[in-house]
Amino acid sequence: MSGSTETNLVFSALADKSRRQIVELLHTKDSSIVELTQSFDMSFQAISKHVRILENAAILKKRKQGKFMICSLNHQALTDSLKWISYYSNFWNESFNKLEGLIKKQKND
Amino acid sequence: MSGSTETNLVFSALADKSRRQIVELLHTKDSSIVELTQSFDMSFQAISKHVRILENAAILKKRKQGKFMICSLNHQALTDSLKWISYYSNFWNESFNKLEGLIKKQKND
DNA sequence: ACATCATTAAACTATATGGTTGAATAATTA
DNA sequence: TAATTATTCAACCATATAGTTTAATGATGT
Repeated sequence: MSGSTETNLVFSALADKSRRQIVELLHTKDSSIVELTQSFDMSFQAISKHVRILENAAILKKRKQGKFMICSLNHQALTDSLKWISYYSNFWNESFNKLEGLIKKQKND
Repeated sequence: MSGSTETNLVFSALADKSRRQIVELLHTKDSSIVELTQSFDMSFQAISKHVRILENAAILKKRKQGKFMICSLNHQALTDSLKWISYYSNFWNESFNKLEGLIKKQKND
């Protein structure tokens, strides 16, 4: 229940702030590793390692384009973690309760 | 954007499988640390440390009850991480697209 | 008062992690 | 062909992390 190996990889990958930042960058635009590096105060090789970790968690895919490796997000890899957190954050309960509250309030107006 | 210190604490806390398991246990029932320990093949003190980490991330709260420390979930602490993952997993886009697909299909029937 | 139980604190260990640098490879450009 | 650029790989280092054991603290029950 606390998750498959893949879910574990995703949670571990997202634990690092720099890697979350890479996800954010890729969400706006597919990028090569050099491109990504420009947003960080860190060596190219360090970013390359982070990219590798995200790749192992299937959060991003690389495709070769000439001498570049273009990285792009694989949103689907995040859904298991999303489900886990949704469930244990009681998200739907809370939201439905709020909705119910709104409805009651409306009736009383 | 990649998150405040608190969000960072939550992501880090959730990176560990044992800690996610603690969250799962607490979701079914508030428990003391000894109680939690029974579900693990690990020393009491190790679990105590994990509990501390979850507490620092505000994912759980402790209240003293005699000689026990009863742990209970604070679901709200998870919502920032939930939002982050929801956003970058394209969850809502995907879901609305599926919904749209269903609607179109229905019209054609 | 005393033994027990739940917890915390502290010291320690092994391994994982996040970073570095330097060298090897492969595509691009001059 | 030679120089440059993007990437990967490997060796290395410092620190963080996850676990252990032992000792200290504090409430409970006898």
